[in-house]
Amino acid sequence: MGTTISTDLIRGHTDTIILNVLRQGDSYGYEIYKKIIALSGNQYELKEATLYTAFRRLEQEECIVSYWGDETQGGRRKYYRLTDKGQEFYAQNTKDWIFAKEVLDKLILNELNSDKLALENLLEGGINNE
Amino acid sequence: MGTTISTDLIRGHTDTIILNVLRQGDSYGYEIYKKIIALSGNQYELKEATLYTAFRRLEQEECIVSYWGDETQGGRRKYYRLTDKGQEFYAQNTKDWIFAKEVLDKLILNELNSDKLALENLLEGGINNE
DNA sequence: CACATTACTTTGTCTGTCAAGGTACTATGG
DNA sequence: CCATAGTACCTTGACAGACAAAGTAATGTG
Repeated sequence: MGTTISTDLIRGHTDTIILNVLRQGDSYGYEIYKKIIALSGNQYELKEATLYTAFRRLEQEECIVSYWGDETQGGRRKYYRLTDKGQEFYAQNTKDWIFAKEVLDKLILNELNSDKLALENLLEGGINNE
Repeated sequence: MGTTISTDLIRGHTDTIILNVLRQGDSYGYEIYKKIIALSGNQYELKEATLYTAFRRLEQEECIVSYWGDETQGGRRKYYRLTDKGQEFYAQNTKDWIFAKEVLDKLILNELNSDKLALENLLEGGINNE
């Protein structure tokens, strides 16, 4: 392969990724772990240690709250719920990501916004379906 | 503003950014510093300490080589030149960035590739200029 | 009955960024 | 003539996030 997502490229995004999963509804650690792998199309695994570290951080910042599930049988599950503050934090982080993408495209690829480029290519060259 | 590029969002990209500047030709520390600010459209400043740390790292990995300029008057300047290895490293890093962008768009925005989306919108809704 | 899976968690290490501090020279306005 | 800003280089130490490694404990399966 050769093309992977390094630790450094993911850094600073884990909180946002977790909050995004919780926007779909309450969930617990191990399920969130699996959902992230699935969401990425099996391209990325957020390690468990990273995940639980992030839970502590997000709880402390009141972006999420936790409660134990009432599983009578089987192992206990700790559920997490997105708070209003967490929702706001997510919204701001998505804006930051979109902004960072544009700036990094300039700095790495000397590119304008990729959407704009796609548009320009279309308007100049007409629509070619593959 | 509120929308800025945090340390964590840039982490892992500084080497690539520097190598990209050097693709345009040899340059020295302070000039590279200024060029990066300009390239970003004054949206991002790569701090000098970070820059010089990166130079040491990139030299050690043989991605760049350095030599003193022959300024007879004025302060001395240390120039950096991109090596073949550095060029390869840059090429791989851009692939990684493009890949990471796609995966992160899925994980943060639940989105497919933004280019694909732009295309889909166009094909469905027709071309609306602004 | 061993092994995989579910489910939770902590500790210590590593690495990149950058604030803070430093040196030295040049140009400019008061 | 001197203070200040700008050019140009550099190092050290602090900090924070990711994660390997290690652990607990239950359930399911071959």
